[in-house]
Amino acid sequence: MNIGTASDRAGLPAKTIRYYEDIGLLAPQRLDNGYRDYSTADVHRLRFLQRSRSLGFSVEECRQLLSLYGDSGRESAEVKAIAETKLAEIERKIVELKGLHGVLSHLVANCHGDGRPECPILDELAGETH
Amino acid sequence: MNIGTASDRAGLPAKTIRYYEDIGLLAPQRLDNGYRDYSTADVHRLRFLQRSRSLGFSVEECRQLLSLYGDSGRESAEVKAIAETKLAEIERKIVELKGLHGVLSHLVANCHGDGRPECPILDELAGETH
DNA sequence: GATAATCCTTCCAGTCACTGGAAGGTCAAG
DNA sequence: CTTGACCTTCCAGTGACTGGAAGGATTATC
Repeated sequence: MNIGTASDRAGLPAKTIRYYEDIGLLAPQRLDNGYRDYSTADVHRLRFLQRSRSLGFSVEECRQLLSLYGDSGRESAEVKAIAETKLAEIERKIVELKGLHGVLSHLVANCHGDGRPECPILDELAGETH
Repeated sequence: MNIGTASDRAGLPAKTIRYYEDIGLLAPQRLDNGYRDYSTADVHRLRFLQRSRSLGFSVEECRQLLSLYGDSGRESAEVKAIAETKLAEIERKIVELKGLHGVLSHLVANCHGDGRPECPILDELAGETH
């Protein structure tokens, strides 16, 4: 199947699929006319990539997961460890964002936001208060 | 003051400060020997940048905020609007991350993580279940 | 059969916000 | 007077794509 069809099936832009090939994540067959020819197994790999990327795994992590995916002798402990590390990162990011949210919402609440120049948001950013 | 001192005072790497100059965020004086010479006002601007960047504003947003910062005729409504937009983005990101967290923690909980190859995490990523 | 629209190819450049490193000039201490 | 820390510029790389140009292949329409 052509890249356009594979793109539709995998939910990834053709550009991204070619990029994944560039960096060695998959290598479809080629037809006589030079077109890439994706098998259903290729599409599975692409869907795998789409899902794991959207779950926040980096491309390098996806590469590891993908190699485990195709390895019937794999140990699930490896996969679980990668997922647990990623889970901890997500938790950390949520905490950070909540902190940002607290500071910013405080500032927004205290800014009258009218035509006057006084603005506690800028004061805070400048470090003039506290 | 030299860039090293400004770096310490602003809490930004010297590399980053030079980069900010490259993209036109500030332009310190130069000494006869070619060294950059930062005033305390420059350091204030740098601290402003450090704080607003760490609060999740993009460099372009920081540029806007910085121009309002130095503008005594500014209207705080502009600043408040930028901050509110950013606040909404942060909220959206938190929701997304919580969703990711839910999916991943479910998968981790269901993966026995021993030496056997069975692994619901990979099954999920492959789209084999559900 | 000609033509137009769509799809495919490769390659180069740009994004964002830095970061690393090389090559070389300047300055303060011992 | 040399060592080492600091400064300069410039070039290249990061991550994960994305945009676009130039050109070949295929498909649909007239």
